[in-house]
Amino acid sequence: MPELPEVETIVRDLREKIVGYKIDKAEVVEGSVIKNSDEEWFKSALTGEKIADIKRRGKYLLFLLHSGKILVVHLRMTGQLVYSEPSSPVQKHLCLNLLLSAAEKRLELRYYDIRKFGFIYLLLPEERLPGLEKLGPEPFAADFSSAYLTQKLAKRKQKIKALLLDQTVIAGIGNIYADEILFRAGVRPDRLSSSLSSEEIERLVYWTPLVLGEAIKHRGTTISDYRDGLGKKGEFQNFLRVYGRAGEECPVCRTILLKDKIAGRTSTFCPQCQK
DNA sequence: AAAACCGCCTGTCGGC
DNA sequence: TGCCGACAGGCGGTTT
Repeated sequence: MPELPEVETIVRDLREKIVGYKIDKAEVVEGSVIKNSDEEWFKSALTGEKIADIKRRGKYLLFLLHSGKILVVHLRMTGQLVYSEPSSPVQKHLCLNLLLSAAEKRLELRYYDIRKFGFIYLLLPEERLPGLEKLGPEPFAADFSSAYLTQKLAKRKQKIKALLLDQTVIAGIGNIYADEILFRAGVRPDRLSSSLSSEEIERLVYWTPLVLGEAIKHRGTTISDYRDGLGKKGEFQNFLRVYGRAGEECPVCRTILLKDKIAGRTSTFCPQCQK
């Protein structure tokens, strides 16, 4: 499932391939993924636009268009955005296909989504999207600091894992990286956030960008559906310490890793290394 | 205000 | 072998 490292990988892949290209045609196959606008308006408003840049905010992809409009894509669980040669056959579950061109070169940007949980918005230049506006700091930014996290965690009555997954606290973390970050920081996922010591909070602030950065370096985690901007799998699944490894030995102390439902999500942790 | 819960979807897997 | 329920998990919306 695409979290920050997976979305960042896709953004980097696509930025290299399609910035500067013009949208000749938008083919909507599954209209339900287009959220804020009529399908016909969506198609005509995109036609003729040029892609000026591609950015990421949390788990959102932002396609900045020359007119100032922004095409916002969230992949949720099973969304895929794949750069394709026009001659390559489309796969199952195609929802949207953007036909692009620059000079003589033609290519296609295809949005696939098995479960159709993902969504797409086309925002006008001054238009805002609530989910995007409410996002907390980026894990790599200076405003994600011990001081910030301390004041955020203190006044909440939830387990630390729930807060790491809360996009208004910190943007971009999902279930896989929440488990990995908590393991590296040595904090049990079921600890109440207000019970963390300043040292434990500092360890979270330290390990969060480190774990996410390592995952970006390995082009993301493919458990089942995730693919990068070129349709290829990531490699970070080979480096996961705890996620999906319940019943196996802890890579550090060899204690058997435990599985529990925390904050509504399956969570794996080491009862020895994580306090 | 914050926390808890539900609905959205399809593919896969384990149990009988 | 085949069917069926459980599960995967992010976010918006609703309820508590």
